[in-house]
Amino acid sequence: MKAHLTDLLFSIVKKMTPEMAQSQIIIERPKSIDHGDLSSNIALVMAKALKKSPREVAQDIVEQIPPTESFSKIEIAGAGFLNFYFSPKTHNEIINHALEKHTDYGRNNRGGHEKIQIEFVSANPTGPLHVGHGRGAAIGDCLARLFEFSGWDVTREFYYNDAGAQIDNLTTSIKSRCMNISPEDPAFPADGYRGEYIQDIANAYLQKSTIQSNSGTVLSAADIADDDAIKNYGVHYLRKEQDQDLAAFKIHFDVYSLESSFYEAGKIEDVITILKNKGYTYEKDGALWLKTTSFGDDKDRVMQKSDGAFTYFVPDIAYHLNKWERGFKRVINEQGADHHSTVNRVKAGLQGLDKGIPADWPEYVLHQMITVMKNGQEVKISKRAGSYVTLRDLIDEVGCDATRYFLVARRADSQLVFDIDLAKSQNSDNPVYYIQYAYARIQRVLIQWGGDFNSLRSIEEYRYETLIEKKLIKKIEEFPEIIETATKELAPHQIANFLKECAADLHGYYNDTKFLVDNNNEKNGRLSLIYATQHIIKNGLNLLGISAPDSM
RNA sequence: GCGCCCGUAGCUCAGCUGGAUAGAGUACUUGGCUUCGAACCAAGUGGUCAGGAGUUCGAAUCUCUUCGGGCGCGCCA
Repeated sequence: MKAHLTDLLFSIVKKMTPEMAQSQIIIERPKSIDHGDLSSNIALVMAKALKKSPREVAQDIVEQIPPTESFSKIEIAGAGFLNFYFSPKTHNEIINHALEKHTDYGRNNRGGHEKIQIEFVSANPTGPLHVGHGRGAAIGDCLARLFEFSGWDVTREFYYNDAGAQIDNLTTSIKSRCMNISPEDPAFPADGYRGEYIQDIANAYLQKSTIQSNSGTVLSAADIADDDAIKNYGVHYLRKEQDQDLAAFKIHFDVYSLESSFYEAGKIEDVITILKNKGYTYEKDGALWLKTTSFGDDKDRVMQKSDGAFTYFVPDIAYHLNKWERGFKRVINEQGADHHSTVNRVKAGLQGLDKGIPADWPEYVLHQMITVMKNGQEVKISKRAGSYVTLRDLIDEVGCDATRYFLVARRADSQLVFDIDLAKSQNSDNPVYYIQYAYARIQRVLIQWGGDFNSLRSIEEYRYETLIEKKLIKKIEEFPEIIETATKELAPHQIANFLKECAADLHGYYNDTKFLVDNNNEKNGRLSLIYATQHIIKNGLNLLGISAPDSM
């Protein structure tokens, strides 16, 4: 409908000012239904060039619009806006289109089956997942769902940093606990992890418990002297914990990539060799440096430490080269904003490899930090200090659906306050229940009606004339575009906001109008409208990974 | 000090590729169930869109600047 109107206006505008481009025709959806279903500011834009008042230009345009069945009214308003109102015929078409598409309503094929990889969570196997990881999980998974719905071939991927200094810290921490050295003890590693979960791992290790995870079975050696055995055991223990938490959050990954695998395959050395050959490295102070300043960084960075070990971003470069070689022309990395310094380094490294990788590849979605409030106080999250709000705690306390909603309903680049007491106490007052209730209410009405849902069609004999009906139809018409925009802008929170508005309109309609009336035309018209509304709520909730129960 | 993000109602947040009286939830004040589930609805109170300057027909939105908050600036990840 919007595209149709764009073409229509362009054909007229072009005659008046030939230099206008189609891209300058902007059709908006007015915030208020009082301003129509669609509107254009084109007259205001053209007024200056034509040396006429915007309202005069608007009048000229309106006079040239051929008779159309799509709009019942076209008016000039305000400073010179053109407002278009859908006709009854258009109302029918919108509703019937949504009913026909059903679970596919809103789906598009922008992606054309192209491959896209979305990497998210990627928590180090050094502790349980916390709220911050939960935010990344919710955002990343919703992005993946949006891209799938937009015709992309999506790979969800999790990258484990299972090598390097942090893992060594984990190992020494477990080892110390095995030897009954508590975190308060001066002998405990200074950079060690102090959470109680370390003791759990140590106990399991000493008791020779085996771990069964996605990646296989790991037997405990129960040998305190064997660092490699402790490391292997600890990493697998925590990976299993994380896998369970993610499963409880209804998130799955297609591919798990291990940092250690790039070491084992010699990929780190390969990257170093290429960068050396391309002349982007130099030695200083006994270390090997990468000239990241050649690619916009403010200082060069160490790649290989004086002790011979590589810094963290070198495996990252190898990993991203691997992504590129696997054929992903589009890659999105969802991470916490505390990692944003890695973005430049990885991109600099990729450019230095000179493999034809575009400078803006990969794309990043960085979510800001979460402040957790409990009992009116801020809870400081520190893995090493052992103070925690785990993702599992949240899921257990407020439920998977509500947790997902809270974590995805905000823009990624704004900090969010997660008030645990509020989320817990809200039970019946939670936005997610508000939306689910709208869905369930429709379901109850349809069941009570008892007809064949799939036979419902909007018919010409019933005209949607009330304000609330027009608002709902406008929402239905808008839904596919909301999905396109949220996908394009990598902004899943827009879906959450949209759903809340839909639910509000539906509840308003429900309270205002009785659906199961004697008049068949009225009944049919109203039921088709709420059934179509149910489709967009269901499809929208699916995109957020939130359930749509028939009754609550 | 430098870089990135943010600052909108008492609180939590939308709106930001410039548009029409700045929205929602919550809190507070009222009213609505013998009628499809009241986990709902309707009405009201509440704003110098952090401050200032600029760009223009028009700025919460773009530019500059000041102030305030978060994150980063490691041979940690």
